[in-house]
Amino acid sequence: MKAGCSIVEKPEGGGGYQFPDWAYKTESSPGSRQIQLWHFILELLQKDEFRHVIAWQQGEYGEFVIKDPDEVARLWGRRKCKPQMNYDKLSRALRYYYNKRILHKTKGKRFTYKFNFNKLVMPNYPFINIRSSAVNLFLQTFPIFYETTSSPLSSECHQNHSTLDRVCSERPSL
DNA sequence: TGCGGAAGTG
DNA sequence: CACTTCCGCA
Repeated sequence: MKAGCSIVEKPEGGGGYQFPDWAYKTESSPGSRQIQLWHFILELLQKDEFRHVIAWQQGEYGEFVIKDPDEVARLWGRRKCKPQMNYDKLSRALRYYYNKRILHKTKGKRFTYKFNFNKLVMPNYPFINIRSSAVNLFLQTFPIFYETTSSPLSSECHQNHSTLDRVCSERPSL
């Protein structure tokens, strides 16, 4: 028996939302998709009960510290039904994000990584308009990202629609 | 601690 | 494709 290992996990409903729907699935392949590691990290980061396990680094926007690597690995392993998961393996997965430009390491600071959130939202979800719906909901949920997304993005996308279209339709090999 | 190659999985 | 597993190297 694999207790607590369902195939797809939607955040338990109730009062508040957890995360916009579009963040859980890739544009193609509707319905069920396995959770991505960066979704999971974001999910933990969002919840107060994991404050002592993983948390945002105040000061540097998008930067987070894994305070308890073993626990994060354990939780990740439980979610993916991979009981043998450990921080060594999890961190390898995080390192693959460097080339994908989703994350990078904050050198010198132990267990500290930083989201390249501006490079994350737009290439992955080009249908999102900066000024509307889903992304606004997202930015309300994670005001921390407003800083990182707005500045580098507006410098690229601010000018006119064609620029925006070009930048946002550029879909690197993600 | 952190890195990245290499092979393997579903 | 997004990891997982394993490992030698620094």
